Amino acid sequence: MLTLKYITENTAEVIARLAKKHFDGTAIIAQVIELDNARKAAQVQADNASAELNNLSKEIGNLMKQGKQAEANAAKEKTVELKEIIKTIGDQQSAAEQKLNDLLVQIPNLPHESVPSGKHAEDNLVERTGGSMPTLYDGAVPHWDLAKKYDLIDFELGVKISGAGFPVYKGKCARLQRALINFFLDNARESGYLEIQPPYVVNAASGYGTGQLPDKEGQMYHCTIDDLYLIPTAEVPVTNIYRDVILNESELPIKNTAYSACFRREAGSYGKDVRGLNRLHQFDKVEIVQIQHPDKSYETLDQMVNYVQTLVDKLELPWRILRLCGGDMSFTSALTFDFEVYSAAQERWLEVSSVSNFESYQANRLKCRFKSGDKKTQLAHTLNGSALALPRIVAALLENNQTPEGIRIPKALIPYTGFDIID
RNA sequence: GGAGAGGUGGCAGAGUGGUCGAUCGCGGCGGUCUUGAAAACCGUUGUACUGUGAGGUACCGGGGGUUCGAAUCCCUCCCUCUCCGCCA
Repeated sequence: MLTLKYITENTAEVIARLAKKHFDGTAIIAQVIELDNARKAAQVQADNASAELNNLSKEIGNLMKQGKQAEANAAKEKTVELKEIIKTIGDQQSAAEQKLNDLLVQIPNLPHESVPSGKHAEDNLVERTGGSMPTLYDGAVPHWDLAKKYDLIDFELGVKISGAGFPVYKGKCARLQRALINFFLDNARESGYLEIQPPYVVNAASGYGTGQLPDKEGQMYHCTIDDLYLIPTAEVPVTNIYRDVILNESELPIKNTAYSACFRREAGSYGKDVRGLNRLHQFDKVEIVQIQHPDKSYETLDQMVNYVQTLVDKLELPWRILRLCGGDMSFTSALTFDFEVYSAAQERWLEVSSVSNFESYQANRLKCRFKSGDKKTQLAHTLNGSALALPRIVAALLENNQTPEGIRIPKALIPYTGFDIID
């Protein structure tokens, strides 16, 4: 969430910038400021009363020691009123704090100045493109047909075992996925990321820390019996490693990578978007996470985008990078670049990565801070990105590389798959 | 699942109802010494809110209670660890 300090000190600017996300902050921010003032006033009162009570208590202690029982009793009577004030004003203060927090989590992050205005996906800016468009042979088909033809993915079997959106991968496709995971992790490691194996279920505090809770509760599978959530991305457990942590400035940047299965309920999805591998309830992904000094986070964002670009290049996929417009960005992001690859038989661009700088928005919730020698502790910036999400990569690889003889594996992957064609 | 132990500052570990935000040690930071380092010695070292400031307030797992006063007593919830059982 945004810091209260920033909102109160830059009110007009905050409202103006939120407008780019099509969020009208006028009313809510007025309320925030009002509550903040009420909170401060209450605290001053309650603190003064507490200070007085503390002094009185010490006095009573001394009087009792000296055997001045009568004076001590007189002083005790004075405490009654003070305790009353502390209780009622204190309650007012915590009520204001609670409401304040409830409001703050409803305010989205401020978009970076470079974010294009716009409401929908069509308003995103194409930043750059690369790779070459494949020319498919006559009779080329979408990946769901290839999946049948080569017995690679059994969607119906997944329905039987679990439900729609839980495909069963078989044979060379299962091996291809395993190869991709290793390929992505090895690349990340070579790029300086520390590999992490995180838990796949998290508690509510972690979900809150990265912003899935409370607003996106419906997106996660919830194991109510233990009150744990299946992770929708490795970002959640990995970023939460740094919850309530004060790092030393010299430790920055933190660079972590993790493979995980990801679980998403995707309530409300339908139609061509969910066909085949395009949208699943369970999928594999390798995530990269960085925690960086505020002065360097945009430089880092560029590096992460460039890194992801090397992956799609090595996989020989046609790609484009989108700078998301204000209306299409996530609630918590300040600047997001999406990667899309072209899946030639579907004739569609598929999103395979989203790389974002959250600035201090997540860090404020997480209480992830750093401190440098003499300077004060301050909030760090957090960034993350997919590098990469598997299913749509697999879809594009299958579709783009199909030939009458079989499906060709890109050169960079062959050492990982151990085969060069699916036939 | 059964039984027991315990949750205190970065770590380790004391703590009698009052002068305890909390002993001591380690680590960290600064300094003396040294060509440099180590060692030794000296000093310093939690977080947040609040106040123009001196300062004030809160926090010893969470919440509640007793008391003039709670890290310390009571209730309750959560969590962790150990042993036994089961098990990849």
